[in-house]
Amino acid sequence: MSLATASRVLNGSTRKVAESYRERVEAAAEKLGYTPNLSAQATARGTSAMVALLVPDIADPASALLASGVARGAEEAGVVLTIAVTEHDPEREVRLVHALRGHRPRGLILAEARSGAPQGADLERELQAFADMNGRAVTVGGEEKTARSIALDDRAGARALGAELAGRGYREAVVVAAPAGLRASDARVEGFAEGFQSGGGEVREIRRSGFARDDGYAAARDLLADGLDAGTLVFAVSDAVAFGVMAAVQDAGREVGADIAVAGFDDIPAARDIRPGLTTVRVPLEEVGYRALRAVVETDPDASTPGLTLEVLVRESTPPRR
Amino acid sequence: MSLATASRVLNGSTRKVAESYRERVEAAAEKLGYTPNLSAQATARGTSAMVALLVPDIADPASALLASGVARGAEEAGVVLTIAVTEHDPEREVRLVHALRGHRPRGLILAEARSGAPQGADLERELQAFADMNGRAVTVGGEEKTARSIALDDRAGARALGAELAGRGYREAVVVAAPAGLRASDARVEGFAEGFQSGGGEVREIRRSGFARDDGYAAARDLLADGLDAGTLVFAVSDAVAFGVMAAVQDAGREVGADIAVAGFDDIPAARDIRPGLTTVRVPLEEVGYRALRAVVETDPDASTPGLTLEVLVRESTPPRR
DNA sequence: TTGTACGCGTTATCAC
DNA sequence: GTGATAACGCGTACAA
Repeated sequence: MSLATASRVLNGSTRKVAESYRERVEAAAEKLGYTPNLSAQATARGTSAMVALLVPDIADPASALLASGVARGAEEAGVVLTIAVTEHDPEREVRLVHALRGHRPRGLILAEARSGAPQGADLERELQAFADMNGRAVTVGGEEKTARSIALDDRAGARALGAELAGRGYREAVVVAAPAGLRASDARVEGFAEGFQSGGGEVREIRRSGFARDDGYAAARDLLADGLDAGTLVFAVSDAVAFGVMAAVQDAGREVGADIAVAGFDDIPAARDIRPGLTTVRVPLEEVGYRALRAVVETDPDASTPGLTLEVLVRESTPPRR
Repeated sequence: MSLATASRVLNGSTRKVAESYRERVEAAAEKLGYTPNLSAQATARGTSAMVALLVPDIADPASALLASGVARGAEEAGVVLTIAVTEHDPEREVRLVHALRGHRPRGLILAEARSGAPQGADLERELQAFADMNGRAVTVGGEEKTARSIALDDRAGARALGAELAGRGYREAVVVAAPAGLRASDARVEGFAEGFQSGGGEVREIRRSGFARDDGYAAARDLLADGLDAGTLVFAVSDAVAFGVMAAVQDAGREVGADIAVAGFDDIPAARDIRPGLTTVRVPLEEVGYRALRAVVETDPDASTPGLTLEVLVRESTPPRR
């Protein structure tokens, strides 16, 4: 028979093909361990069954959890997932999007969105080029004009956390944040300040640090060296950083909780295992990743998204104080 | 000018092309935001600049760390990385390898190797088919005939841990392990038993559980319900599971360390942040991932690998006992 | 329903 | 050094 017939049975074309042929083709494919050459398929179709995910650091538990959700969705949708690591570097991010574009992926998921558009011009250009070849970009909480976005109200979550802790008697706080310009971090800093102040507290300082546990450790060490009053609350914009803060506090011979309170953000799995348990805001990262993937493959313009809620989780790292 | 010339400047062919042409081509490419269609490139070349990684669960810190190393190597080698999740399911693993093959990746990295070859026949067939199309497969500690392997002596590491803890006075141990048939888990169980017994200890029981933190929790809960003498050591074959064990012990009102000692394996980053600090064996997972990627792209038959060593890390979860 | 033939974007083999 | 041109493996009008 002809190649065309075989092609039709193997790639689920709308066309119908006689059962006898279909069986023979399938048997042959099975016997030969045949796999369609997806590259050739992609050149012919102009797009490939692939979705690319860009995360700042795959070793970071939050990124890993998000990636996990994306992977689940990808498996379900039958697309392969490629993951690239930006290391929080905007230039690298642009380069990666450019390179990834070469594979003509169906979609692109950007896990780390930036706020403001200063250096975002290059990215925007790449995303536009990507859109021009019918690719769909999705950002997590971003505001790119050329991309869809998974809504995530970090600001409201942080506000609720700030209010809750002010209500528990904390009056002075120090925030350990990522460098300005990142949507999630910025929103968390602002939201926390709003909530904490509304409850009568005061944010003494915003300390900039990196994104990893060790960066949090270093920041807290410096903070402690500069002198930190007992009863102060340290709010780190991510649990990973909060872990470092806790370690630094303990290494300095102070007690986390009664002496220096610590709160984080994300609720990574280890947050409940660490001692004292870390007060934080739960972000449904796995679900966020899954939805991002869905947003990529979904054909509907905008399928209804029930709305993702962030939940404040108070644990032992912030005992009531009065 | 001709397409051929443009192609030559854009893909770093060995051929030389006049400087004037080169400049014009590069300028045009830049202006148009041109990206070579890697799919077409792959069809033409017969292989793509892509490496696929299969991990059991990307949300697991150990897998994430390994993936991180692979990603670093991939970036360095200029290949894109695709990640698929097996969920520890052999059948799914085979399906994934088959599907991934469609992309004609240059290489394939299997993070979770199995011991024994009962159900490994299908996998072996896929790997053989992959090798036939000039793909290179690498397993972490595996023994597939059709794949290279990154050597990792889990057995020796576990033996050292067992000996060390027996030397610290522990006499009775319970092992919480993954289902039999997985190389890493099996090697760790056997090694630990050897070391512990050589030091005068005795392994009372080998309890099978899943791979995640919650599985460890459940296993420990059952173990405690069945009655666990004070002074018993619980060795979990991974830190993730050990975290769950610790939580269960604490939730049962017993103290980790003085009462029930706990040890793990991997030394995931959180192992030093949890309290008490978790005694474990450090596996250089990031480096393992990096090497696996190198082994895929390396042209030399077998570039010298300095040898990866596992190091016993004794922390507070296993205080001296006598 | 099935077969033919062309196109997808790129590389590689030839002549020039 | 450069330019035609035939693959690469597959999708898909279009014709049969």
